[in-house]
Amino acid sequence: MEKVYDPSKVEGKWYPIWEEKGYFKGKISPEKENFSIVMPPPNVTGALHLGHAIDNTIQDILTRFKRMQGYNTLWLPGTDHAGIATQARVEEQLAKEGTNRHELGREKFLERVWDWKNLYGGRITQQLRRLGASCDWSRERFTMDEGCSRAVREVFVDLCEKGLIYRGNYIVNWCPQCNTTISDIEVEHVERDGHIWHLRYPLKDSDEYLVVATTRPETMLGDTAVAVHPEDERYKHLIGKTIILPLVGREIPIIADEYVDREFGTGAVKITPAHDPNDFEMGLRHDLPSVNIIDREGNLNENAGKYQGLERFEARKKIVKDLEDLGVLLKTEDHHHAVGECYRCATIIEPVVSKQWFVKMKPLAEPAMEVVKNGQLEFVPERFAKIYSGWLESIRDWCISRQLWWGHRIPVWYCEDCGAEICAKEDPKSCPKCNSSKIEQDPDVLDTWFSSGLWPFSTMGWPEKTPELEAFYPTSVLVTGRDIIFFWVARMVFMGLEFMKDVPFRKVMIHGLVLDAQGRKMSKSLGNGVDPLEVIEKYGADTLRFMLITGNTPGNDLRFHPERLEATRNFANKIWNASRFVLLNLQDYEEGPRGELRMEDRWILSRYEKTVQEVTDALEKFDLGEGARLLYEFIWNEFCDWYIELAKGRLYDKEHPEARHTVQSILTEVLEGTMRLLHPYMPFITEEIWQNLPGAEESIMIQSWPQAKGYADPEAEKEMSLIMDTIKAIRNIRAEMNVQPGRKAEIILVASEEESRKTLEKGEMSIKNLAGGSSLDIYEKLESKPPQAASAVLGEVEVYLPLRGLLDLDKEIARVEKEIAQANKERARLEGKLSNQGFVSKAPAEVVAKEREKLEGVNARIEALQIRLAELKEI
RNA sequence: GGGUUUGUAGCUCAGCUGGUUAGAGUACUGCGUUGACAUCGCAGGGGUCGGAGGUUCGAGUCCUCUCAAACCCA
Repeated sequence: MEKVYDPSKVEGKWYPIWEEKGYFKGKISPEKENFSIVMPPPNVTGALHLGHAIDNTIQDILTRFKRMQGYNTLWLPGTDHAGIATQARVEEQLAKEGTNRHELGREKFLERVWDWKNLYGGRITQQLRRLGASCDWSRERFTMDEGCSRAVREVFVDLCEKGLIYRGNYIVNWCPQCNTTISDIEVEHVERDGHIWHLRYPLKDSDEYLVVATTRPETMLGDTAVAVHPEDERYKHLIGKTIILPLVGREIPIIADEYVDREFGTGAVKITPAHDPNDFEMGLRHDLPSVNIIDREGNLNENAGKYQGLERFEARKKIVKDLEDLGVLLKTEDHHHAVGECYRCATIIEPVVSKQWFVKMKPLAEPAMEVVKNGQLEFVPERFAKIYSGWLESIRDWCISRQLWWGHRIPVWYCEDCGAEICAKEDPKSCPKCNSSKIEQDPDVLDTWFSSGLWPFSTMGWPEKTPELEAFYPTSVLVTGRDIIFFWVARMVFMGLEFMKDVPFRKVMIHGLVLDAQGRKMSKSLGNGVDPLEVIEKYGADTLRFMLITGNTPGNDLRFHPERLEATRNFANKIWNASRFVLLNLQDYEEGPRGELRMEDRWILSRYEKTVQEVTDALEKFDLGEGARLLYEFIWNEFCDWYIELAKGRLYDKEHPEARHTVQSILTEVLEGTMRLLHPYMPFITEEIWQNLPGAEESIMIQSWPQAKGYADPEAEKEMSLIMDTIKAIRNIRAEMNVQPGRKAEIILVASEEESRKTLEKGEMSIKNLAGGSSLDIYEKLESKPPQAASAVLGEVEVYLPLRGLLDLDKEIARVEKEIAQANKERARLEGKLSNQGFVSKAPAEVVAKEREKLEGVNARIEALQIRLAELKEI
């Protein structure tokens, strides 16, 4: 084994073996319990980023854990066709070739997209392999594959028949850049600096006028009313009157509506039903006409009169200028407000009225809220349930049609002759109503999330009744980032409830985002992204995984600090070297019954068992960071720092081969078990070490999860803590007195209690070895204190190090005084507590007894220290 | 405007249902290289837990208010 662990030599080796051997395959066997996860499908266009890395690491840990626990495990991977993103990629490509999709035509264009998908779509799945993801690639799916497409068709038609899908004129979010509608949640609200313009609208047949305030003056061309609050005294008398719209000359009414915010601007707002969602609603309430003035490219259309053809923001400038010239513009104020942008291209979205397909949300949202209330669906951490429910409570209908070509085409045909709308599972050849063959399919495709919403069951073969669905639906847990609770989680839940009559997953584990070191989101525009593959190259996948899992609390965001990678890599190296030590000492080892166990053996077994239990508990609770922390501490602070050091004495003792054998056996068992516990977190290094262990067969990933074996040993733990404290005290003295590390020293221990004396006697070897002792003497009482000795007091145990010429008396006096001062503080604290009647009478007896015991200890310590101090001063 | 989260050592973070002298990593200081590891070992300094008030025998841990930051929704 190499002295320094090199992940690049190990990680590439194991993954193909695991995959070839079929360890990832989800097997169905009725006698075992099932555990399943469906992977949130990354976009086919995507490259692995840290968000994927953390998400899939969590899933992999859970999957590997459950697999080792003996479950039938299925982790089902796949990719998402990502309508807008993928289409945009191919369009970019076409643009470079000097053409575009319209020139190419729909069919040819789709061929190009499929070509592109086949060429690049596998990239991210290869990258997931680098991460170590143990998902079942034999069941890999794609949202546009045949099965998923069939599920989409089935669901659409079914919802149509139930009246839950309808087509209607409605205000939608239009992205002039992507040239499609986007749903409400795909709009990002970004704070921007803008202005409020105050415009003077003259009243008809009057000298009066009304001042309206607006952030979008250009939309005045489409105004069909001005609204005020019905209770607003300033304007009450104007309600019902008519205004003449400047520039346009249109006569529009002044209406009253509760929605108007009296505080905002002047309290009078212009109403443009065609280009503002709130105005649209108001238009419906008041039966206002809707005048569309902006076209699909974001330019003003024929309804804009002389402004036709101008880009919307150019038009704004021009119109403001003209209004100013007309004296209509009274005032311009600076204003900071949130503007809706397209989540994909950051273009300011344009609300427009158009005919789109919608899913009626009310009837679907209610059961989706219910399952959280009644506990069928649980969020981890719980608080995310609120966010989920809150969103569903105020949900609007979901616009599902997209003006794209890449995606699931809406399965609706229109008959040219009789005007029938045909919604069908199979493509119709002719109109079922009038038999006309002049039918044409709706050109639009469905929102990508429509198909993702079916993912938990479409990937398992629905609408067929498959053994997969039988065994693995509902899935055990969904692991995803908190940014797509609305986009995806909620939609899977209502789709699952509607079509499978059960939740798609029992639990939803939400994790935070990976931020950069300054706490900013990683983004292309900031250029602060970190490529997980580069990290893997440099530090190894195990290190990346472990680092992403530790250092934060479930659900919270994680800042990415490169230094933490180094710390984790050092941990991997520590594991490697501890294993190397064990393996180097196992050359002559043969399995067989152990000899007598010493207290350190019993201690490490006890600590190991505790770790097994705690790590298991943590994983069951989805507290992966806690489990990782426990393993880190056990491996480094207990196994390496103490047990291995304690083991060396017997290991190198040629005189007693049976003692050596016992230690070998303990080292093997603990290392082996610890590697199993660590395997879900660090699959590669643990496999490599496992394969070097005696008796290793197959792979660590199919071994059983460690169980408690009755190693718990409180007595050994108590005894060892005295031994360790004694060693630490001696080391402390040596360091303070500047004793050369190589120099052995005599050690004298005094323990008045027999129990302690016995423990110290048992630990004699350990103390000598680890504290640099040349000799060790243990007394019940010392008649005369050793001269020129440095000392320490631990409870009733006193430690003396006769240092002869090395003792610096002043230093030693100062040291003892410092200890006395500390002990006095502690005594004061304890006395205060115990003299408090409230505490003594109300606190549990155990707690009080414990404090009493502590006080006694401190008192004894102070007494011993004071005697010691007096002695020192006499010298 | 509503909501969520965060504020603990120089930095990054743990601290579960209130009860050890508040922990770790990193950084820092001193010492150390004969056989697991200098990506290491040993020892050490450093915080009273954003602020104020309250509940309690007892609060970093519960409640109220307050300040600051981040995010989500409107």
